[in-house]
Parts: sequence; C-alpha cells; structure tokens
Amino acid sequence: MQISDFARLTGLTRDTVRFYSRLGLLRPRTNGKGGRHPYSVFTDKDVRAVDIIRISQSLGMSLKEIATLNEERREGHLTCERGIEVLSAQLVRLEAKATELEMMKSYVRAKIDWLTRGKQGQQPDFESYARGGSCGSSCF
Amino acid sequence: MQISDFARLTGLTRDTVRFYSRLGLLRPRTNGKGGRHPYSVFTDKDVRAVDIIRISQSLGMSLKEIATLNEERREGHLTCERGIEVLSAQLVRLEAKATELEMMKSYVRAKIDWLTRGKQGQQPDFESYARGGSCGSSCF
DNA sequence: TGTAACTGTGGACCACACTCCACAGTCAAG
DNA sequence: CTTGACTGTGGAGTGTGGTCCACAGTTACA
Repeated sequence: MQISDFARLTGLTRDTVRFYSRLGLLRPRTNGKGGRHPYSVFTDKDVRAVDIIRISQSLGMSLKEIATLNEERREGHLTCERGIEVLSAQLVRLEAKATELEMMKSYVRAKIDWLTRGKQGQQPDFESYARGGSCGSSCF
Repeated sequence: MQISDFARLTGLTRDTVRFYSRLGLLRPRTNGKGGRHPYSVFTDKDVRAVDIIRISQSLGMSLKEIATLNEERREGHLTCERGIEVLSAQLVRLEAKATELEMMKSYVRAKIDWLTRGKQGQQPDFESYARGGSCGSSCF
C-alpha cells in the first residue's frame, strides 16, 4: 500500500510516516512508480512495526533508541547470539519498567485505600513502595 | 534545605529544579532569606515528589500531565471522593501501561526463545501478543 | 567590612518529535 | 491529453524538556 493508506491504517500523518522513514524506523520499499522520487510502499509488517513503535515510545524510549534496537535486531538476525543478547538487554529494561509500574500501582492503590477508609492510619508514603522497604502499621 | 542541597540530593540540576518549580511540579516554600527574590526551600517531601516525577516520566507521562495530576491530587485532598476519583483514573492508566508492558515482555521473551531454539517453528509475531489473539503452533 | 559562596531572573540555546507548507513531479481516469 | 488526486523534497515552525549564561542581589564567615 502507498503512504496515504498506510497513514490511515496506522493513524499516523503522512508527514510522520515520512519522518519515521527518514529515521530508519520504517523501511518502505518502492514499486516502480514515482520516477525520480520513488513512491514508498508499506506492508502489514510495517503496520505492526508502528504498533511496536507506539508502545515502546509510551514506555519512554526515544525514536533513536527504537531505531537502534530495530537495527540491531535486523543485524542480530545474522548472528543469533547477538540477537539474543540485544533482546535480553531489552527484556531487562522492560522488567525494570514493570517494577517501577508495580511500585506506582501499589502506591496509588494504597492511597485510594487510605482515602476510602476515611484517612485512617498513616498516609501512604511513596518511599515504602519505592525501595521495597518495610511499612509501618499496615504490615503483618 | 536550599536549592543546591536539594539538587544534589535528587540528582537534578539547579536549573531543572527551578524549571520544575515554574511548572508547578515542585512547590518550594520560602524562608525569610533572599530579599526581593526569595530563596526556595525544599523538604524531604519534595525529594519524594521528584522520585514520583521521574517514574511517571519514565512511564511516558509529560510534565504537564504530572503537574495536573499533582494539582488535582492536592485539590482532591479537600474532597475525598474527588481524590479517589482522580487516583482511580490514574490507576486505570497505570494498568493499561502494565498490560502494554506485559505484551512487550511476552513478545521479546518469545523472540528470545525462538532464537535460542535455533529458529524452529514460526517466528513470533507481535500481533499474537498485542491483541491477546490465539497463537498458532505454540499453544496447548 | 570585605569577599566568596550562594541565590533568583531573564533570555538564549539545544535536541527531540513532530507538523505545516509551497513546490514540483507522477499517476490514473475520463 | 487534460485534470485532479497522489507523491516526495526541502525548509520553516511548534511544543516539550531541559541546559547554559551573564547579571545582580543576598548571605555567611573571617
């Protein structure tokens, strides 16, 4: 498909698609069309790539980082071990983020709880969740 | 404590601290010092606030969003129900992010697995994890 | 009382991630 | 072969999240 359809499908603007292509985040091929400025053609695989970009981004990765990882992944396909290495590193980062998220969730839940109970006891303190520290009154 | 100590403690630069203060992310009080341009003084509570800012940010929230939530939380403290409302909304967002993260983790893990096994079977496809869809060969 | 270390202010500057625009080439349908 | 929809290019502009700097006022210590 050409850029407009692709943009519609992914919810990106054409400009953003071109921007991502310039950054190497998307690798459109060309059909014969377009003459001196060949038209970009995208596949369903690219649509999925955008899903991944979006999620990676919402997890706080920069486009450059995402591009680098994609790049490495592409190269890593050649050397299997390198591929595993790169992906493992990525997994570690994801797990770290997951831990942070769980901290935040616990904290927010505790705060909701505290409010629901009519502010009884000590106001939840982020530190207790942040450093996995021992909490005061609410521990068994 | 004054801004330099606070900066040292949080690992932010003085400029960033001031920047955050301008955005309303931090709410330093003043001691009598500084004359016409009163000095900012920060507390341990502000240090914890920075922890939360950092994590929220790394989870993809903008400073404006974080400030708004802080703001609402502050106001919500007056009306308990409103506070619960705001925090619940925040929790929903955090849970959505957690789901995304889990998707990514499953995907990356599957990819590592696939490589470790010497690329046997079908190459893992992000779609299967993204939409919680049924997978082909690797399901029981 | 001097001086070094601290403070806030205002403004310029930066990278990132877009977004918009004018322009010109290309394609496809009639 | 015209016409309208589509395409890429280059460049300028925007908002966010800082960072840097010169400047001037304030403080604390000797």
